[in-house]
Amino acid sequence: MRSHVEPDFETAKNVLEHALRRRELITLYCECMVKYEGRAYSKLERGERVVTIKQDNTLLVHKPTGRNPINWIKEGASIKFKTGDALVITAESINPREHMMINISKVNLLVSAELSDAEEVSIVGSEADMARMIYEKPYLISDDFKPVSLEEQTKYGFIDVMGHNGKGTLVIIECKRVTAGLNAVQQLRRYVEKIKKVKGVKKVVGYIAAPGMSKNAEGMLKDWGYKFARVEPPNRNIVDKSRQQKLKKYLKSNS
Amino acid sequence: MRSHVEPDFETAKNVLEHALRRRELITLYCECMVKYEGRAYSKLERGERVVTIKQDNTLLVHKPTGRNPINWIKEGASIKFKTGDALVITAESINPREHMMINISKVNLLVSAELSDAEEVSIVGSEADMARMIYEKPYLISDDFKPVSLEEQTKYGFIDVMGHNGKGTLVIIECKRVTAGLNAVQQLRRYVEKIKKVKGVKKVVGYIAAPGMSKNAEGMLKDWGYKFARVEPPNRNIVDKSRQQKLKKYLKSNS
DNA sequence: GCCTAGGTCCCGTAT
DNA sequence: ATACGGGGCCTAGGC
Repeated sequence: MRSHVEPDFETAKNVLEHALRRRELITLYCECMVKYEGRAYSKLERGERVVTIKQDNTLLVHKPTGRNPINWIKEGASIKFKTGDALVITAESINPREHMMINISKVNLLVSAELSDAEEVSIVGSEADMARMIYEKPYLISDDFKPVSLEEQTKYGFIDVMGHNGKGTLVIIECKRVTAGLNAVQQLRRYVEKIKKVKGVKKVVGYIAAPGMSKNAEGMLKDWGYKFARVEPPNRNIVDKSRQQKLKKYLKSNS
Repeated sequence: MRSHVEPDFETAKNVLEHALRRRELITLYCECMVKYEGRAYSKLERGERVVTIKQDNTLLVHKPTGRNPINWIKEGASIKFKTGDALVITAESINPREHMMINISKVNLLVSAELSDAEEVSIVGSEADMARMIYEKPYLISDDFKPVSLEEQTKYGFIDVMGHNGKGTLVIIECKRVTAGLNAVQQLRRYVEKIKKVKGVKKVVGYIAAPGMSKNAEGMLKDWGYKFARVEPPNRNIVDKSRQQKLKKYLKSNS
């Protein structure tokens, strides 16, 4: 754990190089200007930001607000430091071919440490979980649905749940964990058309399984003769509702 | 600029509350466990991470590697701190309704500062820039293309560039700044079909303008009778190529 | 508020 | 390597 308050450029450069070599996670509070070129070109004029260099050489520039970095280079970049009138960080990557330059006019704080974290996050509530739920509870779609395959890469495309209706008609289901839009219907359409063509059958039943659909998507669904089954993704919004009511009031009174 | 190395929980809580009230940007190097529930449910077991609270109450948990936060709550959350066996941070938001809990067993470092940054990033090379370029240089599509409208929300959909061929036939163009896939073709198809229906015309020329197309997308494009125009987005990949060759060698020799 | 579509999307997975 | 699709996507722009 190293912490340097307002180091001069030369000190900062030495500390940064040392930390980078030891694969430490670096955080820099600084005043900087950023240029990026690669998949696009961008320029960010001077301002105070937080620059992070992660242990895989991911480089992030964060503004004081917002979820996403305003500038970044993905893992595996080649990172270098120079001093002069300013402290300059350059990051370069191939694939995608891109380059970033951070011109730092003032280092307010520089900290670094090696973090140890072997854990992976476990998430419940994905589209895959939803498909699994439907596979196990086919009545969520209809009384006669008999699922056969799950999340399978077929030559017709990647189909969430596939089965039949007990009378020889194929049924395919496209799941969406949120309101289904035009895209979802077109995805379904692509799979249905392809399967019809390849199998040489006339009728295939297509379903969108989702908590809801947009109005236009619903129209398109009807135009193409597909069906909708209202299905909530598993484990969504289990946040206590009464607590949320209180929060709503609290945020209102504090705004 | 405040910096605290290995503060006890009570100190950390006081500093955090003070910093939060003053809308400072907070960075915490710590050992923690994270639970999230809302749009899904997730759990992340104990490990060393960096927790960031931004000046708009965005909350980020970063692992030592990777571009994206492993857990987060978007801006405007209600954030609270508690102490006991651990230092516990809770964040709660409505819309989307979600809740996060960070159980911190060790605080390695706590820093905070108020950042001032009024600048917005300027980016060149977006799809909109590409559409504008085509509008100004219609010969990039074909010799007879006459553009009329640009990036317009029509009742047929949001159409990048629309025009005609000088002989009364409508031409619509869907731009993609990267290799166009199946989705792009289906988007184009949606617009063309809609415009045919609403205008009651038989022929509308549809173009994909992109640096390239995937094989399947190309097949679908032909099936539907649309066309492809190879167009590079403006200001892409201006990174020096010779420098990149050197970098390639360097990264190879260091791996 | 919903809907639509882009993004320097990122990211995993399958071919 | 490319390609395809999900994501707790995020974010901006219309309506």
